[in-house]
Amino acid sequence: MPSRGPSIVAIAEAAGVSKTTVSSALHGRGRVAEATREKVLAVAREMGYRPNRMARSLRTRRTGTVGLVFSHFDTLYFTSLLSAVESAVSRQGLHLVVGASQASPQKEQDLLEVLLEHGVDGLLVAPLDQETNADYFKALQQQGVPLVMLDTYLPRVPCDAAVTDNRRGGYLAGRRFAELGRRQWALLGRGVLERVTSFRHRVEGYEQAAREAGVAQPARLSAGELSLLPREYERAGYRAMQAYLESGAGLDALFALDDPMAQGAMRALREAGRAVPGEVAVIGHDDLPMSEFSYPPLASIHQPVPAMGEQAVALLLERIAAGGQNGQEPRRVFLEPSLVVRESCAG
Amino acid sequence: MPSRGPSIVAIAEAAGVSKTTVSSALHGRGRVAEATREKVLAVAREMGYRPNRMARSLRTRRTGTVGLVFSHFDTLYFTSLLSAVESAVSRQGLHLVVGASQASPQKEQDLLEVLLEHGVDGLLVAPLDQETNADYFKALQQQGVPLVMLDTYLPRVPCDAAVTDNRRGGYLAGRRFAELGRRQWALLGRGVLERVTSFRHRVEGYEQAAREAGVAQPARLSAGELSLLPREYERAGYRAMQAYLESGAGLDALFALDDPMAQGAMRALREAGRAVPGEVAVIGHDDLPMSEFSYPPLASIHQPVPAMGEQAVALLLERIAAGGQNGQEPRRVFLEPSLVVRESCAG
DNA sequence: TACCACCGTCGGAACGTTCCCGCAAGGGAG
DNA sequence: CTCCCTTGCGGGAACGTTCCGACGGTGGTA
Repeated sequence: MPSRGPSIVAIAEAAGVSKTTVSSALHGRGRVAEATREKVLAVAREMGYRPNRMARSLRTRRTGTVGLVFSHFDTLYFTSLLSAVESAVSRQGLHLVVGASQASPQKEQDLLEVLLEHGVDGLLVAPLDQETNADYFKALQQQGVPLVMLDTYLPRVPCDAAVTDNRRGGYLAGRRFAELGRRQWALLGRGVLERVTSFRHRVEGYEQAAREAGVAQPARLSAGELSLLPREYERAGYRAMQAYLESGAGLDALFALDDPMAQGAMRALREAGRAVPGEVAVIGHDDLPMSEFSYPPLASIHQPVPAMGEQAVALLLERIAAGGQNGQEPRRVFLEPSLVVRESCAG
Repeated sequence: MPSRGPSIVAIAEAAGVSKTTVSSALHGRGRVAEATREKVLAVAREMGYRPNRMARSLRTRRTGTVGLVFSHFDTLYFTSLLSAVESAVSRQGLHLVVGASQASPQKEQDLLEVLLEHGVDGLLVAPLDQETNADYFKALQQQGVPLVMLDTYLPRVPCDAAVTDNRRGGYLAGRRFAELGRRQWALLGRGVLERVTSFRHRVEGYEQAAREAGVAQPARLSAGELSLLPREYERAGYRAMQAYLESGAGLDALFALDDPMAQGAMRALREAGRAVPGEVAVIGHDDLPMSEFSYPPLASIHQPVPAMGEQAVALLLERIAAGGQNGQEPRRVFLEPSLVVRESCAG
């Protein structure tokens, strides 16, 4: 066992006071004479005292940690969300315990369960798809576990959530294509889009714009499974576009559900000699930093990621403060996306 | 307070046994009759028993968690490293507590300290620069804290580390330029490269290759501070290259210390009408997924990130198993990088 | 029958905190 | 002088585990 440092009673003995007094002195709680407090602080510093948060948590039932579960961490979108959450959480003096579900519902559940065992004060999760673990999430809520979803949510589960207004995002992309007078729209995404709320909404918004513009419903290009490894997104977009072009089908506008897929698709278009945006206008999603510097610079639907992290944490903190009273109505915060126009959809 | 679930003694009462027996039954430790074990398990499941790891840790002095500290999480390189570490760690049934130091040495130290308070069994850290917290790291080692560095290390601190052989990486880039017959090499990086061991080594390897090739030492383009926000890397590379070109200085080969900066630089070259690789060959670093799909596809020094995560975790586990005996020699694992040749450095 | 090994089970201390309560000393008001 | 309030401090229980040592019972062996 790692030889532990001094405990609070060791400090107490060394300072000639009781452990109660040490505890009060260290936290500024209770009443303790200025002289003794300084003495205690000095002794603690000298002895290299490091409080034991487990013991503390055992008593107080608070760990000062928040659990975060994503499917993966190796995509720039999730990672900037992680970053936003981390910074919001650390501003509150809390810490983050993370886990990746690898797109497995079972692993997602196991992970949440073990985080709870670790005593996290609350849970932040970007759920996988809208059915699989719905009952489990409901059960957690029933147990009074503070739980907030971000990035996407489950309509069936009345749970707080901070998400982008994805319908709006899809709609913005479509409206741009309409402005450009494009008539043959396409959509590029992974997996069964209907299974993930945010994807479904983007599609709905996009199709709504198509209806309003009076053009045919967009063709769907599939870039593989939902569980595709993030490192493969570019390649998947590339292949999907290649296949589509080889099939002889046409398009003059492409909305990709994330930027990496859009980049892959743009490469396929380039290789096939289709000019972007001349022949095909392209809009991606998430507005990753690289998109501004690709060739051509990729237009993209921007998500206010820092705000999303901020909001999710704020919602969670309120739930935590409410102490598991699941009486409140579930609150869903919808953040406003925006279209960042760049050369790939220039007029 | 969140209404806690049943404790081990609640289960014990419900099952008509003692808490000791429940504990043994749940862990398969000690001797317990098959019948009682099943009974206990059934009751526990029925009552929704969730073990309290804090209480457990308090006794056993093991939390089953590992602390990970990076400067940022919003870069694809660190994030894939995070992903590798997470998967290695979770394969061992451990969990990850993470923190971002925001490139502040003080915050790095505070973070490590608080992770220790949380009782992490060991610490994984990609240190910021090689001086600032060196004494602190040494102190941690003295205290017997299992500590492993990854991505980069501190030469002064005799600590286990899993890093890429960065000299080799820089050398590979240079050798490629030599093969192409380029004579005016340049180097693009952030901050004072000498302050970060991995950067310094890359530079050394690159310069070594220059000497061997008999060309002048590479010009240095600076893309801002070490603490630059990751989202700004592309832009910083873009600006640095613009400034260099405007100054009238020449180059026919560029080695950038990361891919985003390289992409930014390539855009500046494109806008200035310099052909890549015709007039300027470009090699980046880290081989991010996007690099294969950029225009032109970016050659890059590939780091075996999954192996690095794996090795770092393996080293840490050994330290943990050794139980704070800091007798062992520090072990440094150097992983082999490779040059992924793509169009940006084609012959 | 006496002894012993072993099996299954249990009580209780310990891990390091927090926090409720109680106690002594001092000082001001009546 | 008495009473009471305030201030400063300490004792001890509790949080939910693990694990050591002990104990009764059963069956085998001499």
